[in-house]
Amino acid sequence: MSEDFPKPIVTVDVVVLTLKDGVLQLLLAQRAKDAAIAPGVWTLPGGFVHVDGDDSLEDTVRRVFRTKTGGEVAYMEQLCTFGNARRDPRGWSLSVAYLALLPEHKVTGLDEQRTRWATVRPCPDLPFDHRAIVAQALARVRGKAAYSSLPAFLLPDTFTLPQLMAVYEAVLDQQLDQSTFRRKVAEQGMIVKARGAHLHTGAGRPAALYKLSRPALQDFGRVLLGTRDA
Amino acid sequence: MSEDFPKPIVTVDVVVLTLKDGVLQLLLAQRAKDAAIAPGVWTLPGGFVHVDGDDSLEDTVRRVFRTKTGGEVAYMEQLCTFGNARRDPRGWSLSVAYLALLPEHKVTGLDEQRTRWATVRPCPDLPFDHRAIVAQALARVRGKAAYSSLPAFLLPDTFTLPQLMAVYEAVLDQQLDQSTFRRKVAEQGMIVKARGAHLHTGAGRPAALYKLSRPALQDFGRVLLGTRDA
DNA sequence: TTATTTAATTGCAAATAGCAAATATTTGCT
DNA sequence: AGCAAATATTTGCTATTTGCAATTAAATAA
Repeated sequence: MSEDFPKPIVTVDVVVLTLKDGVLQLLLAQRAKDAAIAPGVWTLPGGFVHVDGDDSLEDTVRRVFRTKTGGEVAYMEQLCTFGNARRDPRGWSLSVAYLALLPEHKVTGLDEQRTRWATVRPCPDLPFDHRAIVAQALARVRGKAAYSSLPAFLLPDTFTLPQLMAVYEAVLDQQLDQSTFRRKVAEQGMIVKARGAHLHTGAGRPAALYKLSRPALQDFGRVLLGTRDA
Repeated sequence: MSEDFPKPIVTVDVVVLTLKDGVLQLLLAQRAKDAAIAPGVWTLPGGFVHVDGDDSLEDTVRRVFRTKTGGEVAYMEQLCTFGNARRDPRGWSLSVAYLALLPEHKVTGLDEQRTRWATVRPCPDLPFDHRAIVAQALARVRGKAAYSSLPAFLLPDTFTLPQLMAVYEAVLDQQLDQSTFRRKVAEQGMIVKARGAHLHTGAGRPAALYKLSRPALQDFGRVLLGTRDA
């Protein structure tokens, strides 16, 4: 079997989400003015796999992210792969899409000229199949929010229960019931009290500080939260 | 930006599952005796993306599947993509893994010499990262079984409720409670009565025939089935 | 006819979820 | 200091859902 088959173009695209002003936002990057296609257009941050430099796809993602933002993500997972003959005018192209989460306070050193944040609901117009990728990312995040600790990766290492509930609500795009939320979060052993004082936010009783009981994603068998009808 | 980057090798690998003898089984294909690497070894069916012939990744999967088995799958979804510099001695390689389901009675025209079925629990030894791919496939199938109609794609178009419950049990590797199962399946409107006589299996009351209420995968918000402890 | 086998339904106790109200602990105002 | 307002946290109750076992239904086999 010959190894001289013509090969597809291989890239990664990253859906970077953060919580800004209480809503989910999406990182966009502006393509180079002299790019072969879509010059100057705002798209998902992405780039070619460098066979000679990147050890793995995750390496490519980290390099792309570092190049655009100078930082590291808090959480990353693979989303899906789009590959066909039509998505890129340069020829058969394949893109592996990743989802990355990042708490807002860790966003530093953004190149203000070449990157910007956009809301995900509604999602801005994006070229190629990037809207479909964002839709996949939202579906994934929403799905996992129902039975895992995923939304917590949009918060600082320590956080309060009202903050935690607010991220879940932002991600699920749905009101939750507080007493049920607390009950279930406690049942699952998702969080533990953090050392340090309670958080004074201004008025009202200060909230206790918590942190994740495990640093990695926790999957719970059952649905974490019920809806609130009223 | 030059398009003359060296590019990774791009392949697809397919985890084809069916229900044989009441348990989940996995299709293996034997590599060519004169293959550059791992000649004659049993692996997941797979192959290169043909830039000149395949319109999309799904096309590649269908072609690979047709080549090995002569048939079509009942259900197919993308699993995940493995890509790094180490998984293939020929160089940086990327494989998009797919999951495919097929009811046993639709398995026809297998090349007996070059393909065979193997149980998934335990999973046979497989080269490359194929065991990891199978593990992903099992996790996916099991996860989706809890809240979708996915296991039904391992059955004929019409089936009985005891048959349906048996596939769910085989996929989940867990006993279910029949009254809860029936209640929830009915609640979700997953199935409707099929035309035709009841199914006589020999002894006992004959079971009514049903079919999926929709031909595509149905996702339910809630967990479809509780465990049975006793 | 009657025992046996498998399918399908029913009834009920225990667990869980959703809702509303009460209680706790702070800040800001007078 | 004392009280209102704001936010956090807990508690109690009802309705729903779940898990389990028992019952009923419809066939075959002897």
